[in-house]
Amino acid sequence: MNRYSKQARLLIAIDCIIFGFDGENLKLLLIHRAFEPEMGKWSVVGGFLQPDESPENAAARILKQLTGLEGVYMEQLEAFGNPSRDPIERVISLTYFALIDINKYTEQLSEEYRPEWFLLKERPELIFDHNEMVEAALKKLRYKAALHPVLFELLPEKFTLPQLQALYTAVYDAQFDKRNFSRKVLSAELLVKQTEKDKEGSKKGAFYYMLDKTQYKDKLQTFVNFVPTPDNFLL
Amino acid sequence: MNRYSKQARLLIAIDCIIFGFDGENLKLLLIHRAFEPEMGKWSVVGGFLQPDESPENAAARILKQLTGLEGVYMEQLEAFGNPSRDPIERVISLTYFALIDINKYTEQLSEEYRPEWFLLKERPELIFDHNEMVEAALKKLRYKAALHPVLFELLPEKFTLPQLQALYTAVYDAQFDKRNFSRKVLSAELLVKQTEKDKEGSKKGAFYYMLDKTQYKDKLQTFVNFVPTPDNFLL
DNA sequence: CCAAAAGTGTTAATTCTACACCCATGT
DNA sequence: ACATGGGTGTAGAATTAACACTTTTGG
Repeated sequence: MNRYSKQARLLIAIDCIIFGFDGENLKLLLIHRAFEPEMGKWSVVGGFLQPDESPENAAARILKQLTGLEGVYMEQLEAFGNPSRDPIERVISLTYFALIDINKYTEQLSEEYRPEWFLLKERPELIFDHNEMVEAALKKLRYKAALHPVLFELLPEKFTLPQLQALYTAVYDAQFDKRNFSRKVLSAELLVKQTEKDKEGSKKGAFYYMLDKTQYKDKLQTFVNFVPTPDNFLL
Repeated sequence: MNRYSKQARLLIAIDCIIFGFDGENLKLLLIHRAFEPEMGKWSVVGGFLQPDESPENAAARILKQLTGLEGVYMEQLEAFGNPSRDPIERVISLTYFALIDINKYTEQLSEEYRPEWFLLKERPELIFDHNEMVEAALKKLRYKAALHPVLFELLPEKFTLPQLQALYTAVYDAQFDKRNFSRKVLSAELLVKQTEKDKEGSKKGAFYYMLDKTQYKDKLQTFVNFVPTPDNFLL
């Protein structure tokens, strides 16, 4: 007995929704689709699952091909499997979202894909059901980040509290009280204050913080409370 | 242009982890696998995705075939795609979990599958990676139910507060204070008190409640707070 | 010296937890 | 009448939200 006869076999795509943060706004890394149909149109990064690789590895491979980055925070999102989602042939798409430090992304010369960062709010129309995928990714990111400390993945190793607050402001499109925010964040005991300051953003300068790596892995599983009344962010 | 040539096509399985509640314990509906390999061994309910059906429809179909039930609460879980998870041939499994009212499940005569309910805690070894699937489903159920009112799906239309509390006790394997529990649950304004009592459980009898359906759909998206310190339930 | 952003504390309101007694009824 | 499980209230603790002034320094 060698195969399950009589059953249909389908193509599996892996699609990655890649988020970044420019200090002010959430961004999305999009590519030009490299083959027909819809060649040249904007699309999320993706590729086909190879016969011998796990979906996680495939997602990591695809991300690395485009950005050169490894060890990136990724999370499985959802399977999109509407039979007519791809007009050429049925494809099941397994989606992932990735959070990357936008500064680590050194312009890839990918002639083939001509990737570009877009403001999330100003992203172009995407092919197929990729708009839905982005919506789902954003929703899940908000949900996840309201409960767990994952947004740090979007910042450089050293960052300031004002930067962090700007990030939360961008993700939730909401204002945070500076005093309450810093108190909550620091009370999680995840951050280590550095002695240097960032002088870019202001004359006075803001202290850098770094993640306490030992704590971080444990507390990834922990509920955080940086975002008040998460109710708002669930719809 | 008709197909994406050169790419491998794979089998897609849909597997459902079915939960029930017997008034005291969480249960799992398992079947005997009906074909080789591992024929006769215990397994989660599943089937292959057909060429023209969406994964959601496939999951509903498979659930209906086994239980006769429709309109059941289901949620997509995770894609399992380890290349060697099935020894015969590579299969990508899209998993769902389902919450059913165990009373609505009238013994199916499925000769083929010989399904049985198991106490979650006393479930047998399952084939392939189905043990992992069950773990993931339980984890997600706990996570979800700590934040959203989904556990009602495991109860009959009319239920009492003691029943509901027993359900939470079973799901989280933790004790709840009766007074605090009922106050929290009722403050969500999801339940409508009935005039009749359930006299099964006690001499005094406990009032029945029903979901306020109008509220329910809205509030499914709402954070609930029935479970204290959800931290414990995330690992 | 002044504009611009960083940093910090207090109070009132709300929510949460812990805890114990009375009630209704079937036997 | 009593055993069994159902139902209810309160007080202290903890958490959260709202709010404004001082500090630093580059220009």
